[in-house]
Amino acid sequence: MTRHDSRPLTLRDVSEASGVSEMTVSRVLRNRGDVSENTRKKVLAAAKQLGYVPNKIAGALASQRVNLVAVIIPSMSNMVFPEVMTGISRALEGTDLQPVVGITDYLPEKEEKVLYEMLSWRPSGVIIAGLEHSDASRAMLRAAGIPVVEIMDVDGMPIDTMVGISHRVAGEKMAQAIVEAGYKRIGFLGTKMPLDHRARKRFEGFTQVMAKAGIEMADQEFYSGGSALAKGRELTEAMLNRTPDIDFLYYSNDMIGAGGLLYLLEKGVDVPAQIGLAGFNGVELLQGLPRQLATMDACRSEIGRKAAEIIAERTTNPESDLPKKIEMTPVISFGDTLKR
Amino acid sequence: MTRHDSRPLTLRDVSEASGVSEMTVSRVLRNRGDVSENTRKKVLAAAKQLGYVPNKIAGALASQRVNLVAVIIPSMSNMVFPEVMTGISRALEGTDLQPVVGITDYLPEKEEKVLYEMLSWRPSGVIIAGLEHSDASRAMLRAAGIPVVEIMDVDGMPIDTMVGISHRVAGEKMAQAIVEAGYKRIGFLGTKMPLDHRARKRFEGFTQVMAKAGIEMADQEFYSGGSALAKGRELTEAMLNRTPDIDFLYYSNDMIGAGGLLYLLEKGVDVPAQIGLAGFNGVELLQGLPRQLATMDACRSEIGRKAAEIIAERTTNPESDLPKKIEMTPVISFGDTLKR
DNA sequence: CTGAAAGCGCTAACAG
DNA sequence: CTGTTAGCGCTTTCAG
Repeated sequence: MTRHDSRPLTLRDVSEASGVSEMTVSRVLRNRGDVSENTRKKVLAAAKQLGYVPNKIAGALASQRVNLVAVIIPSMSNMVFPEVMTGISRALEGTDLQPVVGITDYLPEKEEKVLYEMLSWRPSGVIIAGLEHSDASRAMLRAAGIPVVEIMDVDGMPIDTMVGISHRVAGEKMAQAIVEAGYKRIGFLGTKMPLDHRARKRFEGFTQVMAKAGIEMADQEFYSGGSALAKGRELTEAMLNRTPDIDFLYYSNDMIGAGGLLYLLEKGVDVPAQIGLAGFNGVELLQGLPRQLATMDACRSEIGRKAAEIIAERTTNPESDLPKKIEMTPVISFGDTLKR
Repeated sequence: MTRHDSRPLTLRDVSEASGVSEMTVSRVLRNRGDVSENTRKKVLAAAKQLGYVPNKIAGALASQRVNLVAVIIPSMSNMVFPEVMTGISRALEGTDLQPVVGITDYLPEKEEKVLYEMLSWRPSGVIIAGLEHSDASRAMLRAAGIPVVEIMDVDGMPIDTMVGISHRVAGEKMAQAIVEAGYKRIGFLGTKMPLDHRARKRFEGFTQVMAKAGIEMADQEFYSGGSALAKGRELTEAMLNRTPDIDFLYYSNDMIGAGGLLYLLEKGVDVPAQIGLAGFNGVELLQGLPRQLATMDACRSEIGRKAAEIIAERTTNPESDLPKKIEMTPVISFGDTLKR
């Protein structure tokens, strides 16, 4: 017997079909409380037979519990955030929490909008990229009364908890390695992104160490949009034409670094003797390149995992007092493009 | 005056703070119905002052309307689905609908689970990759009583509507071009993915045309996991060692194709005279390569856009009768790796 | 233009 | 182990 109206099924339908009270049906479907094996089977059979899918909207309203974790990140198109997501998903797999993603495109206003939208679903927690947010966003986050983990960056004050690396230190370390390798004429290539605070912090740490070593940036070049690999080529070519005595190129991400590397190899430049190169992120893609680009791992999946674990712990055990700051340590991999 | 309990704010709080009935507050916050400019201002001020964020759970339950579109895709880590997502987001921007993503990892059981999970939130529509689903999944989709758009593939029967390209035809077209270019000893390299039906359909179309031309596949090689670019190198090397007289390599995706291309160029192979190459997808990344890989655009963002438009149209106008099948036509770009 | 009453479909909290 | 009774916070509907 099939239903002929298309009204979605409710618990009541299952209750009637199985001859068991709504309450007990609910218990069976959620594996809560003791139910006799007999009625359990009856209910499950009826539910399956009808094709019943519970209504979480109603359940969430009644129980005041929503097993969703809002994850708010700037972008999905570079390699970095997908990997963070992987870490989050994996960490949440054992729990009954589910990640829901919102994208901000590095725009504070959009972040605010997305945040508002997500918070209106009353999630169990928020994982959000970065430490820089509009006042309104901070207020919402604080008022939400749920665990908030800010990720990727630890150079600043968290609203609640932060998990990440110090991009300032990352920039410093790379600068250190480059100085020690003896490079002198250094060019910087990166995205034209006033709102990418982490790239900015790396750049600041980098130039500061350089300055201490008495080295001033020889040249810089910025881009926006387009295929990063192609842009890497273009930027590199442009810079070498303008400043031919460059002996090191520091890229703000691995993708443009890879483009630069391919370009230089084609030109027959001796890497790293004539020109050294380094990127940032440690993306998997690099492994297919003819030469390994020097880079620095940003601990992406590690950060995702840890952030999710914190939300999970706080959700099950709100009293547990966890550290407000968890800092990972990025490590340089020298590859074949940075002398040691 | 600040509240000292951390109970989330409700409409009632705004109502009391503004001295306006809950109902009217609700009207103001949703821009529904006529409200005098005066009370509107009072309400808005109170809401903002308190930092009220509406509870969509309650709203959705009361109105029986959820402005969410479930998007179910196999993966986010290759370049293809992020671009579909971009198309969807853009198309939904004008509407009040919001995409929510679920990932299946190409696993039918996981697809079933994710689908169940999403449907329990009673979304306004579903966009799901592929035409192959478990019986249970099909049943759920049919029973949901909401618009369902299956995307990426049109070789099969849709549950409701399908938007995509024919992967069979895509394989055929590429085979045609390769045959016409005069290549004879052809190798296939792809993912070891019995569950990637679209790759399988391309392969079938490809071999069929080859067979008609009296050409049998000279060799094949499959991989799984790892960096696709690196895998492309390895597979290519392995195949050339085993079958040195190969004169064309057909890759099931651009990423491994790019790896193969880089490998061959390093080896000094004359591409495309000595060995021709082709991939599939038309990913942006290719533009940064030293040579343009022949490929075929899969119309990814176009498909996402169209699918979202259909959901939007059906949501606002349930009566509108739209075609059940929308087929896009993929076009070969010959690049520099396929003779013409 | 504004308000009061009655649920939406489920679950918490009690009773048995 | 099972059922009953009240809501969860909003919106629909119907009166003013």
